[in-house]
Order: sequence, then structure tokens, then C-alpha cells
Amino acid sequence: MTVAEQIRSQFDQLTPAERELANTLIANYPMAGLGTIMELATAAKVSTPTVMRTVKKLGFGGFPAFQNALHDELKQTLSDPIDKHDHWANDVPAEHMLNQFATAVTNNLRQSLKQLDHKTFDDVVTLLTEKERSIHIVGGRITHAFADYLQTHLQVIRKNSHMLPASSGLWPHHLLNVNEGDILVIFDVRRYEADLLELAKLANKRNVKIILFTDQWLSPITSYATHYFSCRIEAPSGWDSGVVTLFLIETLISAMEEVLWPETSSRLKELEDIFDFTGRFKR
Amino acid sequence: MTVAEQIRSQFDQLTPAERELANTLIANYPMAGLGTIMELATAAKVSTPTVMRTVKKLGFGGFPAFQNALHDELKQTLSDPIDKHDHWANDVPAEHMLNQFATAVTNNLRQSLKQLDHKTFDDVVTLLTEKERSIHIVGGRITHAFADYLQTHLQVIRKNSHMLPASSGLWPHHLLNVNEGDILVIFDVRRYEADLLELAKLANKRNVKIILFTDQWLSPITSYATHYFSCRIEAPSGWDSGVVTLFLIETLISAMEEVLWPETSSRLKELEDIFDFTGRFKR
DNA sequence: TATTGTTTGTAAATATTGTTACAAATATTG
DNA sequence: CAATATTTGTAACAATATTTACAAACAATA
Repeated sequence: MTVAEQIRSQFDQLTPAERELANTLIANYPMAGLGTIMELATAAKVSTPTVMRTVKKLGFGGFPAFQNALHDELKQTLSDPIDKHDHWANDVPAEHMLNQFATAVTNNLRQSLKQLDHKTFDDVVTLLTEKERSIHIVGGRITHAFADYLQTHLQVIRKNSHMLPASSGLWPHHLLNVNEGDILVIFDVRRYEADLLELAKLANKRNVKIILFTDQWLSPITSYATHYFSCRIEAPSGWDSGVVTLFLIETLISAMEEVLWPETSSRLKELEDIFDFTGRFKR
Repeated sequence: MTVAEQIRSQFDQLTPAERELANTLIANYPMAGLGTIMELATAAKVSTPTVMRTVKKLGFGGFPAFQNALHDELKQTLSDPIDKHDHWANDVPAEHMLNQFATAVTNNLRQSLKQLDHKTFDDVVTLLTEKERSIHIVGGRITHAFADYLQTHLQVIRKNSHMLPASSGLWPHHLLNVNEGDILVIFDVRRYEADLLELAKLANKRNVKIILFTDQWLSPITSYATHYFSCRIEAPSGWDSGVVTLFLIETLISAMEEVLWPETSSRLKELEDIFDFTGRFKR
């Protein structure tokens, strides 16, 4: 039973001043009840004790209790409609790693998306599709695989994307090939790597645009990055999860593809022809 | 500019405790900010002064001012007849690639988990944790990155895991190092690669146990595999999504870690020490 | 390693809110 | 119309919330 229903059901038992209150409360429900008891009293043009008596009459212990009820209701109304499946896998107990991980991962995704500024996303898509800029990609110990994945896909949809060598000793040398206005994509999640930070500083000095993929605690590279994505990486284990990071990479690729479709389609065609020729793939 | 946007835009200038607060605030926005300053502090596991400082940093005069801003926003949201709550990302149209992709990915996850036999999962965990077997990992053009990711993690929690060389010409040679009872983890999604199939046949002949990660259409290697996982890879674009594949890899790793914890912990400790020594990581 | 600056929490002080007691105002009844 | 009951608001009080001051913990730097 909602607070509004409670008010309506007892409306006829209220005194004139109390009805005044009830009316203003319902008139802009539930906002009117979210402030202080004084604000509500003023809005209804009654005194605070009247409010007090009314909420008690309605069955609440006091004004805070009444307000909590409103809060709980609001929570329901605003709560995510995205189903919280407590059981993802069939016939598997909820404590099974599969279910735990599925829950954690979707939470990560939901929260990361809430924090993501979509303008950042769109700006990055624009940057990455400007073909006069060349792209350079680098990752850390764990994130190296993501850098690899991004590169594999970028290669197909545009020219001039390169992986930085695995050995950090070669990075300064490689930076000579990076021009002002070029893009450096860095993956850096905890524990943040000192070499990557140095690289970012150097690149920043050369006016290279830095796009950073990091975690919710933000790598120190953030200060040097033109744009950054913070992907939540919580997992029910000692490990971190890269699922959200991968999600973002793939979404970026898809968004880029939309923009670049004319060029992409012909590149893809060429690629298919080459693979057909080499016979590496099953038809 | 909404409070949420204000938080996002200044997120990188916040201190760790302040970020903690910002995260919980955004995670269940705006409900978390509607109670008292103490409730918010408790929810975020910080002290009330931290909340105080944060809201001032965000540009509000004090907590009540901050709360009023939330109230005003909420008023807007609640009077807005358009249901904004169907979206993953805030303030982004439903047709935006971010929302489309998020929906697709969670559907993939749900469906993949429905089809997954958890006994297969548990059996694979058992197989991979038997340390007398050595593990060999190989991926295709796209899936190479996943093979890499798996290897990076396996390396930490157990001995004797190896990546097959990138060039398929070297695989037959490498197979000589693989003994009966060893494990070959293969990643093969469409378009299925002929070389990988040949490799699987050879390995099968040598009584190597094959664990296969493939898509919902099942690679031809499935017939030679001891266990296989089919991960749905549908995406709203010409590309396939590897999110479910990564999810499974990470879940496997976590499950293995649970089993192997005694050994893992000491290996992890060693690893940390080495990294500390080399100074590659920020503390 | 000592020094400095930053971050964070504890605890006291201040302000505000919620509650109660009581009296004035209003309505009700004989 | 007076007596009584009911309703309502004023003002004091108590409880709680917000803010500030300060000190401990922590990280950065020399």
C-alpha cells in the first residue's frame, strides 16, 4: 500500500487543516514530502504540528518514518527495469561461480555505463575515424590482450593503426614515428605501470592525443589523457574482470564502422579475397 | 547540467575517498543522495566530512544545497512522461550504439548460460587444475587475443601453460612437445580456420584433450573436442562480440583459483615481489 | 629516512529539524 | 448564548543533522 493510497483511504477522517496538507501532498506527489517538515508545512500553509499529527494519524511513527516510506516507494519507481536475474545459469546454485560472475559482470556494465559520458564516447569515435591521424596502441601486462584485440579490428576498418612493441624499452624510439595530432590508445588498469605513465608523459609533451582505458580508480595517466574511459573491473575473486573493457572496445568498433562504412566495406571485401586466396579459412 | 554530469565531469579531480562516494552516488542515483548526509556517508563507507568536502568541491554551498539540486532534478524526471529508465546509459537515446550493444551483450550472456551445461564447466575446471597435464593454447586471427589473455592468467596460477606460436606452420613441430593426456585449448569462431581444424585432428590422434571455445554455430572442431563451450557472439553490427567468451575465460580462471588457492597465493606473492623488484609498477 | 604536504576521520560546536506542551481560536451542543 | 469539545498554531524543548576544527594516517619528495 503506497503512501498516496493511505492518504486517500483516510482522507475523510482528516480535519480541515489536515486535508489542506493532504491535498498539497497529493497535488505534487511525492516531491512535496521529500523536503523538511517545515517546507511541507509552509507549502500546505499549515503549521508543523499539523503535519506531525497528520503523519501520526496515517500510521507513521514520526516525520522521518513517513519520509522513509516515500523514499522506499521512489526507489521502486526509479529502480532499474533491467532484470536482476539471480539465476543466470540453469540448474546451477546461485553460489556457483557462473552465477556470481554473471551478476558481477552485469553490475559492472550497468555502473560503467552510468558513469560514462556519452559525449566522450562520441568524441572518441570521431577522433578514431579521422584518417589523417595515425593510431598507436599499447597495453600493460594484463591489458596487452585488449590492445591486441583492438588493433586486430582497427586494422580492418582503417589504415595506419599500429601496436607499440611489447618491450617498453623500445617505446621512446617508436614515439619518433608518432606525429602531433596522432592518437595513442593506452590500456592501464591497476596495478598501474610506471613505464606506461612515462610514455604518456612523453606523448603528451609531443601533443599526441591520448585515449585511455582504465578502471574505476583511474590510472595516474588520466591527467595526461585527452579522453578516458573508466571501466568497472570488480569480480568475485582475486582477479579483475576485463569484460566491460572489451565491451567498450567492441562498441567503439561498431560505432566507427557505422561512420566509415563506405571505406570499410571495400576493405573487408579485399580482406575476404585475400583469405580466400590463402585458403586459411573454411568456406 | 545535472548533478550526475557534474560528478562525472569532475571525477578525475576527486581523491580516492571522494571517488568512492561519487561511485555509490552514481550507482544508485539519485536515491543515495536523498537521505541524510550520514546515511550517504555510511552507504559510501566514508565519513560525513568527506561528503561535505565533496559536495563543496562540486560547487554546492553545503549538503542541503546539494540535496535541493537533486530534488529539483527529480522533479523534472518524475514529471517527464518519457520513460528514461529503459536505458543502460544515462541521457543517451535508446538507439545509441552503447544501449544497443549493452542489450545485445546481456542477451548473449543470458542465452549462453542457459545452454551451458554446468557439468562441462566443472569438468573443465577439474581438467585444467590437474597439474600433471600441461596446457597448450591456440587461437585464430581474431580470437588470438583471447588465447593470449587466458595464457597470461593461467601462467600466474599454475605451471606448464604455453601459447602455440602465431604461425600455423610451426604447429606440427610444436605438437611433438605435447604428450598424451595434455590439454589443448582452442579458440575457433567463424569464420572457422582450416589450419586450426587440421591441428585439432592431429592432436586428437595423439590423445590430447581438446577444450574448445566456439560460437553458437559450432566450429567443425567440436567433433574432436573433449569439451566445448558455445558462446553467443551476436552484435548489432557486422562484427561479432567476444564478451561472452571473455566472460567464460575469466569465470574459469576464478573457479580454478578457488581450487588452487594454496599454490596460487604463493605464486602470486612471488610475482608481486618480482614486480616490486623491477619497479615496473606504481605502488 | 626525515620532512612536507595531502588526505581522511574523530570529535566537538553549531545550526536545523522534529517533537511536545500548552494556549488561543474555532466549532459544536445543550 | 454559554459551556464544552475540537482544532490549530505558538513557542519551548529535545533530537538529529550539518558544519568546523583539529589531529592522525598516509603518500610524496628530497
